Amino acid sequence: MPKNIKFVEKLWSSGLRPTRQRLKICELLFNREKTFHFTINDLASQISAKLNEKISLATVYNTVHAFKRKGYLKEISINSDQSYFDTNITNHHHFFDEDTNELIDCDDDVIENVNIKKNISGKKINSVEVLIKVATDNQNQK
Amino acid sequence: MPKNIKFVEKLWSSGLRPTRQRLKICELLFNREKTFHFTINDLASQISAKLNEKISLATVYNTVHAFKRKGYLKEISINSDQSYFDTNITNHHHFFDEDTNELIDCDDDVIENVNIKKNISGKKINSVEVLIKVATDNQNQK
DNA sequence: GTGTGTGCAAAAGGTTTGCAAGAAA
DNA sequence: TTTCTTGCAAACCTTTTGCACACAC
Repeated sequence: MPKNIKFVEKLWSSGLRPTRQRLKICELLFNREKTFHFTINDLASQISAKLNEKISLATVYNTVHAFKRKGYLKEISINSDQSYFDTNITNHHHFFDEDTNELIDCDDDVIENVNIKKNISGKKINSVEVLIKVATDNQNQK
Repeated sequence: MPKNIKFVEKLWSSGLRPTRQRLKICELLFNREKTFHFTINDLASQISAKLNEKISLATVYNTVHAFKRKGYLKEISINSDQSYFDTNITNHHHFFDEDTNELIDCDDDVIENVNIKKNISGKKINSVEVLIKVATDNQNQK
């Protein structure tokens, strides 16, 4: 399985043992053309749907957090009852569709660079995230 | 108690009965010079600390959600285990101090208007929120 | 063999809900 | 008296934890 070799190396290089579960999750997350936005629940559903095996929820949580810590995933700031993750780890912003609870990447031509002209003294800026909440147009009440 | 009259009217005008609990929470939230950022927990703590009475947690949740629905409070998008609310309902952005888990309003001179040049077709933009995560400068690991 | 990872079930923590009692109109 | 609100406890849901077993090295 040649495609897995790159994942073995990826995990290996970051000090994570390439276990069966982690490799499966890698395939699901990183064998994609498009960015993948997901909640743990989404991911667990896809695991049971696409993979013919089950991975314990605790392991899914462990793996996602390990991947986040290693910088392979980004957690998105949304006020929601669950956490959203993104396989696109570059600096970018999001639309959030309030009708479907779906995250959508902003292309570069949507927002100009957000320029922070002042910072809080003694602090360092770790990230700047823009979230654009949208919903269908034909209902005027928010 | 003259200061309460404005809250009675405020509630009244939005179809909420001015109950003792709601008025107390109004005082706590809206009798301030500065914006107040809080979690439900913060609010409940302040209720038991500053008021000599207790209000049931369920009522605090009810009230905060009612106030949010009426537009008296704004919920801030942060990925956190709890929800953050803001008494400043104007369009504005935030710093989030990752050391203290504190929200801080951005003044107008921090960010220029964020210009959204493209939108998703058929959707209406409900809000644009910028979140700037900061932390102390002297620790280089995130 | 040693240390790390997995899986299960239980626990935790924030939030919501059902319902009976109470307060406002 | 009718309707809305409160308060409590239980339920709910996501996330975390403890621990025994299994796997990677």
